[in-house]
Amino acid sequence: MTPRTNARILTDTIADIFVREGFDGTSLNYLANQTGLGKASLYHHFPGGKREMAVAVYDRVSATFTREVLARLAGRGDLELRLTRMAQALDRFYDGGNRACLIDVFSIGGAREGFAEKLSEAVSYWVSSIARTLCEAGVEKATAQMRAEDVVISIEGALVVARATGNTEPFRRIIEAMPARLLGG
Amino acid sequence: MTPRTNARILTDTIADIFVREGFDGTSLNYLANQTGLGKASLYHHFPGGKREMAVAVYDRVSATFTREVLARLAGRGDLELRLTRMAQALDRFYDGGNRACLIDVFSIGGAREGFAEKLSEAVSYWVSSIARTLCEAGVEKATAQMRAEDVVISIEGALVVARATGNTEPFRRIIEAMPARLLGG
DNA sequence: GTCTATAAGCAGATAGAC
DNA sequence: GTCTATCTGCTTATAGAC
Repeated sequence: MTPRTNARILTDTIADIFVREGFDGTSLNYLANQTGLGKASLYHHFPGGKREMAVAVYDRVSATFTREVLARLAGRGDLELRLTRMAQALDRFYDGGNRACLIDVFSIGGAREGFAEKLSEAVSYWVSSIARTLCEAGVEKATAQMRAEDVVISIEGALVVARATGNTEPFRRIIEAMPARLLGG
Repeated sequence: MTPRTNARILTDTIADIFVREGFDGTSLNYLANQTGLGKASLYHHFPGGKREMAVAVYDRVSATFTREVLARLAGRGDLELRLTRMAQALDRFYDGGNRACLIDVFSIGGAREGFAEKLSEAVSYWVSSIARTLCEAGVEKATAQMRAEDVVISIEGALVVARATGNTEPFRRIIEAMPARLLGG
């Protein structure tokens, strides 16, 4: 039993490392040490090597984001409640500002090749998911797009600042202010 | 003549590479190819190797930022004019959104060790430089700090989004809106 | 100040036993 | 599915000639 569960735990462990160390900063030796597996065992799970591991990590993180964060936008309740729930989900997803975003990390160095399109689509999908929700609640299209863009930008920026300073307070402030900003406060 | 100038050109070339490839993604072979020097020649200029090159790059970029961007805040003219000049200087410094920020890049992977403190100070210095300027113009201290933080966050975020999507329009929008945001618009 | 040559070690990746 | 052992090439770094 639970073969898929073990695969998921393995991918999560690898994801943590890619997120902290970046693609180029992550070595197979380190992955082997941290997962408790030998390098050859990692290749059993990911025949394509480091690159395939990164793809598996990206796909898993991306799926989690859609399910845990973006799905809140389409939930029940009025607009403000759904935006607040998305904000709370973002706080959990990024571990209160302590976890980097793969969109940032994988857009640097050797990971770009092969991820460029996926990263671009991820940003667009995130922005347009928010914008669509605002539109459906009556916000004018261009305004909704701009607010959504601003909010995504502020999240990414707050994560950079948190990582550089070790201070997650600005991130939490951004999260808290997010619903009001999207509503045009 | 111009030994220092050549050293600066060399450091600028290396800086471009670190900014694009990250610390871990930058190899000495690549640096040698791009600078037109042999690896041994690079060690002549930077006996401490890759690490010393990164420090030289950071110090140079940091000095340029202080001189070209932050100095605009202390210039002549009323507050709005100085903020607009800072925004224009930021646009140039980040090449209209096409150039990554070292605060972002060096906070990932192997560069963190040895740069953590510098990066933290860089963010603090940037934020407090803006906040001080607002305070001197009569803005309440906590408000000034928050607005400055928000603006720095939005710049970092817009650079991430630009890098991930290849679209620099959000960055330019953030730059343009910056003076009004700081003035409380 | 630049070069060629080279060292020593680590990178990603594979073979084959169990 | 995991392991040990190994391969090849690239990594950082140095020695020493010019």
